[in-house]
Amino acid sequence: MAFGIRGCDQMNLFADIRELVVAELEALMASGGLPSGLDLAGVAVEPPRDAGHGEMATNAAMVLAKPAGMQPRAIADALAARLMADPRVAGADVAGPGFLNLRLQPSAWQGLVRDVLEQGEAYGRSALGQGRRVNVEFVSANPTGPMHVAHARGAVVGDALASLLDFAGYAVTREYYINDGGGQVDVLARSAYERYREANGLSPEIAEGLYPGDYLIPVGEALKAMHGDRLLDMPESEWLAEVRVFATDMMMAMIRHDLAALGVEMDVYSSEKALYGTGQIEAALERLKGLGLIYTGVLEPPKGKAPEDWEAREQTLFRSTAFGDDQDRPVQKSDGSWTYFAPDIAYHWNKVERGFDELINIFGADHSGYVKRLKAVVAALSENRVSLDIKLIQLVKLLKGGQIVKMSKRAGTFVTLRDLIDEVGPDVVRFVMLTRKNDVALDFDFDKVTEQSKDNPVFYVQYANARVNSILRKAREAGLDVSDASLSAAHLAHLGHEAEMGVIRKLGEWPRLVEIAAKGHEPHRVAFYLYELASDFHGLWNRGNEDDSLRFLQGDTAKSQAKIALARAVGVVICAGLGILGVTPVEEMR
RNA sequence: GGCCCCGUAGCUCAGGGGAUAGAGCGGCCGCCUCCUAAGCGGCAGGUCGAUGGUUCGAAUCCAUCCGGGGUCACCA
Repeated sequence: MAFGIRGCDQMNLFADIRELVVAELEALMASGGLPSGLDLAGVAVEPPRDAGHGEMATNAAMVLAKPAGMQPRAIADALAARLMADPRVAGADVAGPGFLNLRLQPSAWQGLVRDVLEQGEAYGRSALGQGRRVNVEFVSANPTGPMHVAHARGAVVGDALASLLDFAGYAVTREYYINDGGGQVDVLARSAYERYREANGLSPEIAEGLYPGDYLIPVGEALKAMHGDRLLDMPESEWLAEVRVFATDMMMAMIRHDLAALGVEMDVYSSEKALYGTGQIEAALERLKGLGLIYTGVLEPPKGKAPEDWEAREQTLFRSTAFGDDQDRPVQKSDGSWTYFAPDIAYHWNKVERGFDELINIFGADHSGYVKRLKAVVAALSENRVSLDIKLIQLVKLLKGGQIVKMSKRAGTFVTLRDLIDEVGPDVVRFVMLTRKNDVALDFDFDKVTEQSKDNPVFYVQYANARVNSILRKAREAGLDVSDASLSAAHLAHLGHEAEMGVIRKLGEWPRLVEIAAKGHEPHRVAFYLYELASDFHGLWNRGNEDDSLRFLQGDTAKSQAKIALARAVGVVICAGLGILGVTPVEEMR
């Protein structure tokens, strides 16, 4: 994979060496060593899978062999000779089918440690995004109840993705779309009204279809505090609108509180309801109509098993079949009112109009059927200027005592996000939710994550950071100056053992990892990287048990400072990575 | 039936054109007079669901099929 876009002052050793390789290839083209005009986009400089293959590898010779009409070996040899002239390069060997394996001078790697200390947690930041404006819409849970575990995963993934993109140089907006315009908020209002009756000493009638959860009791009480018994004798038509607003506001306050407990802070809350009556829906549809994508028609009966009460209706439809959808989609119900899709069209038009370059939506997997029509809308309305990526979050299976915890909102037995946070803490919730790709179902085993055992990757990474801090603490007690300024001035040539170099190389991969994860919208890669870095560090730590020269605290001050500099650099990157994931770095674990 | 996701070690999962496919758990064998053993090292364990195709090169891309899950009219 190639990484063409580079920041100007960001430190990224892999990118630097790739630039060197490209420059030398261009020089070869200019001097006739290679045919001119070759496309170098496919040239990559990557960490080899096997450390025995050197420290960096480039596929240049293999990629260019065919277009250049040359043997890979000939290209690799010519390139190797030129690369060796660079002071950073210590070795360049042709291997395998044409890989050019590079070794760098130890000083290049040692310098990387200094860079990490000088840049601190900014190390790994990228200019990849070039300030492009990205809107990440996530959570968007209906304002009808508290957040539960299924929402939590979307919240964590969205928030971490937003942080990741920020780290990679995008201008990010976190946004929540409040579905407060549909029938479900009427149901909420009726449910709250029953709790209001209850608060006034009457027995509530929670009919089938209403929300039975206890969380509405305080809403009923608050309604009583505000209205006394004034609403009791009114017909629904008179109290519904008012109770609806009141209850949705309280639900949103609760959701914001839940999000805050998880460490999620939105920049923008957009309201579905606020789109009605403003002409925005009509304007967006008019624009689509101008593109020939809106028409009046009758849908075919659904394929497969047809619902018994299906009947043909004439509706206003969006021609999503023109974008690969299997059916055109209604924007208006047969009674003329809008479907949920209509305000969503307006909402996405609104996002386009606000000037975002990229849109990302985090949806539950049950919305998979919604993806094509929404992408179609954004493509059409923005004339393909704005991209829309929809990440579907698969289910979270909660396990407790080896049993699956069944959740039913209707039965009121769902596990809330708050329950989860109270039991295991926000850090564990966040990290565990990020240890899986978004499109794979996730088992959240209560027992394992509360055990704080090594089954739990959160503690493994935290422990590495705690060990770093332990070293710093001991060093300070011994009277050493371990400020970053002092450590970055350390004589880093004392670092050189293979176990140490392995850790440094892993640190060198961080900027590259950030860019890969950001490009793919894959925050889970950060979690896995941190685990690997922690693993390398734990390994180095234990080498100190058998080989005194690999301990971080040495009898010699200069040596100690060099070793501590490495440990501190590990801590810096762990903290930066955990920062992206929204997990608190723990300084001490006992 | 259409669409989406998944299928990699006994289990849970990374890797998603590149070299001998990795980790954790579980199993077996080792490592604390010494910076935190919540840790580390080693061994055993694989037709990367199947078959074709593209490619110098496929676990990775394409096609078809087989399993598993999700979803599918005026709900949101």
